[in-house]
Amino acid sequence: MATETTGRINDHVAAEDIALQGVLEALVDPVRRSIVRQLADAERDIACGTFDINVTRSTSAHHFKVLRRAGIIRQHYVGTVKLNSLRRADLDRAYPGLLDAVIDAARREAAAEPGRDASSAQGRRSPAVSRSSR
Amino acid sequence: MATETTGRINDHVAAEDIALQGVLEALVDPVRRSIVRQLADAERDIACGTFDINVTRSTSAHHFKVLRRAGIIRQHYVGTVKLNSLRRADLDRAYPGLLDAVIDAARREAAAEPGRDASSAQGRRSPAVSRSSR
DNA sequence: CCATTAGGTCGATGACTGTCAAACTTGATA
DNA sequence: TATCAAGTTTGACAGTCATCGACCTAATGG
Repeated sequence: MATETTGRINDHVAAEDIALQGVLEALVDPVRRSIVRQLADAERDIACGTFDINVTRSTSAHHFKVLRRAGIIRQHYVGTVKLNSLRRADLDRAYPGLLDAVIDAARREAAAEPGRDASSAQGRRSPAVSRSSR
Repeated sequence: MATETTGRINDHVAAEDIALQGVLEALVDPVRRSIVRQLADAERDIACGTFDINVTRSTSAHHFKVLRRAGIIRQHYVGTVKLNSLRRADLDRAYPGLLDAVIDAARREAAAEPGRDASSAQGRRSPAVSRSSR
């Protein structure tokens, strides 16, 4: 068989359990907001490894877990590749206009900032850049 | 003279300098989100001391400072009283739909949670509740 | 002038979180 | 089977932040 979903389940939250606090906490991080924007612009499932974010794989895994547990993305495996999609309908029903507003804002943010990668947009947050040596 | 604004200036941010990161960071805190909601529901300037939030005056001052520096509220003194208002127009122009979406979500959040004060809504964040004795 | 009222500032503190490296798991492939 | 590729998990670390108490400032009113 070719593109069949394998096992390895994820703890997806039910649509009615999506909490505002969790959604905002997820979207406040620039890296995660960039992931959401790229997902919204693609309108096709994207593998975790092909996002334009400047962090290590372990940090990436952390961000995707936060987004999934907040109810913002849905994930499923195809072979060793994990594909991501936005839970647009669920979010629009729970918090109408919120996702669109943030995505629109993030788009303009990304367009205005010519920073070559997504995570460098807007400075603030993500203090790890200050880790000089070591 | 009666209701005239006194000195004591505040560092209000220019409308074009309102940053998405700052706005989201401000709105991610339940106490601040409650302040914004109460302000949106009142449609009249409210004094800092008359908000329904369960924190000390110093913590309250901190939250109002964050909101002001994010560009979400405008403040001005009248005597010793500091009045607050939402910067609706500025925010709507900078990030259309964002404030409304968050306020709507916060309203339903507050309506669903019968918690007698605002800061107890939604659990998460605000870990200070765990400070038992001392 | 003194008390009161409204609020701000200043550390200190505890909790959370974003980051990384290292070691591990799982499916595909040579 | 051995290897590789894609992600995950764990532990450590450093930075940020909400919170408080204590003290200070400014305007008002007796």
